[in-house]
Amino acid sequence: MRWSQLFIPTLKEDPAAAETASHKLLMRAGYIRPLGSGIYSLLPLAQRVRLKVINIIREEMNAIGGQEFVLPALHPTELWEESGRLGTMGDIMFRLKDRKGSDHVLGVTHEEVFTSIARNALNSYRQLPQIWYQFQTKFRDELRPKSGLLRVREFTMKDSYSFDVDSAGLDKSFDLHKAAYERIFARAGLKFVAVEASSGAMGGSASTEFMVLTDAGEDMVVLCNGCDYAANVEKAVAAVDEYAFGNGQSELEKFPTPGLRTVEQLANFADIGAAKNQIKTLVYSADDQLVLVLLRGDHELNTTKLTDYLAAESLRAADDQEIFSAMGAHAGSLGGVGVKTSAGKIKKVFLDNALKGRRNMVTGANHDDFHYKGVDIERDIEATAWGDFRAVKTGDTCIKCGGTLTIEKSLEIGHIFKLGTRYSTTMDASVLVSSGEKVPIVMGSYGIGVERMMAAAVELSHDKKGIIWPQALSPYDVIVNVINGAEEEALAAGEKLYADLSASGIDVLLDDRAERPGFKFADNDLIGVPLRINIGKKLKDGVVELVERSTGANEDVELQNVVQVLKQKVSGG
RNA sequence: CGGGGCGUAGCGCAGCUUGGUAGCGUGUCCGUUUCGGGUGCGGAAGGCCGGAGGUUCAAAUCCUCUCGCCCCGACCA
Repeated sequence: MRWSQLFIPTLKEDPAAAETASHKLLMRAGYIRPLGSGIYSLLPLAQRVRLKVINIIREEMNAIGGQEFVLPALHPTELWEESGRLGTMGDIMFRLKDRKGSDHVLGVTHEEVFTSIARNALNSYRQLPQIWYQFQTKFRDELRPKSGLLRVREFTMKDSYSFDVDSAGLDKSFDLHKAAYERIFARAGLKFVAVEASSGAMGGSASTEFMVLTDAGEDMVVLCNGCDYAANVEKAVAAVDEYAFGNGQSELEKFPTPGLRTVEQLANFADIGAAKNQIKTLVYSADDQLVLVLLRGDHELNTTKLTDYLAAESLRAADDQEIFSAMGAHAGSLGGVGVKTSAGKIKKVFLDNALKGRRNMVTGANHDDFHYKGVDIERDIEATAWGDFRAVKTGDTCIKCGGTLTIEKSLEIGHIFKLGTRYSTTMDASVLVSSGEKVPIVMGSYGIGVERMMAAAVELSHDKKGIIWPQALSPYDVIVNVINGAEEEALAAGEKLYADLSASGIDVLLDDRAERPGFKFADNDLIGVPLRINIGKKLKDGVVELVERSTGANEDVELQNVVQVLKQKVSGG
């Protein structure tokens, strides 16, 4: 296409509302325009990138036997009542009524719709496995849309679903997807890590997230410096470090601690109270039931782990009143010693694994301004269950190799789940197996955010001048810039090159504008096409320049060789 | 939903404290000039000052309400 005829509304200055690099640059370079909070129009350049992303995904999905569907975005509410997710996801769903007053929702994801098809049409194990996918607009009424395309209320998702007879089949479908996702992101030129993740509201047993490491993301991932261990902080586990017990007595003894309310204050009060020798006591309300969570004094609770462990629909910290009425003391003097789950308002007491076998610990006495020392956890505290509830922090020890863990900010671009029979059971999707028995279909669910992938690519690859697209995602393979767009000979050469390149399957953007060179270079750099041919003064010698956007490297190429050189660059790059 | 910030020309902003004819930069249009990193000069068009109500002789400016956008937090695939 000729730039002079294209709609590429570039901006000289950063838009005031934009904060993150991808937001600023996609706006400035004329890719997107906002329509409302978290709602964006994709302009022609963005649509070209979007289609490149979609085509890569489509090829890889087809390669693992995926079959493309298009399902409705508008769903009758009953479908979501049936799966039970109207309650868990209701807040994030856009809801509307039709003219007859029937309730509908806009789909946030499509487990329900695909399952409703599967339950009618899949009846025999002979029909399995199946992998079904689509590219569809998802609507999510986000609490806070932000960062341009990174967190929006309407976006395209590639979602796929696998249907298998048993969990071995699911494992296979899951692994196929994992491999496909790795190829997709690699082909798209995105540097990513696959991490263990929490399944959250999706339900199911296992999940892997595909993350891009960038400060523009909202997730935290834990990475090991010694091995390939990688997990979302929501899920990450660290080894328990060994250290000597406190030197205090082993007899339980109540002692006054006037005004001491925090672990830190207590640690300064006496040697015995060092943070790791204390027990931190937290009260939570899980689905309206009060539970106690005990952690080592220097550890923090990971609420996702607790929610997942309890399979709770809601979890929140108890308020002051609830705490006092259940424990008889205020936060700061709480402890697990003497708490009877059979009698009081506390129904369960969970202990973090890091407390296992600890003696000579200090904890609150459930009496304001008093603590216990000499606490022997196994002896003095009644545990409902032990588990891993603590949040991993930078510097912790890797459970796999003993290396050191670090926490990095990251952006989720894909997520794959083993759903199991969560949906097939509640929605009654089953098949007959060879024995004649009816078994629920074992499902998996797999998503990639298409526009988020675009934005992630920009976050990872840009400079002061603008975007630098990976070759595979760039809206055009190359820009042919006729530097003096007013000069007929140069323009004619540009047109010929444009035709030749196009004929050999290369997407060319011909910058034929009669603007000043500096102006055009700045625009060229901004939109981020990775390769550029400059047709300038050397044209009279039959030579043009090939410029690499990323490095600025500049080489002369004989006009007659350009097609060949570019073909190699485009396919090889 | 809590906290903070912002709505004035296509975009970026000033003006508001102390009410009195709405400005600057950039972009756009016309002319001219220039032609390898956002040219120089001359001219022009373009604003319901987010919306509603109030105070006042007079409101972009003061007061009340409201709508929208951005950031932080809570939350979330």
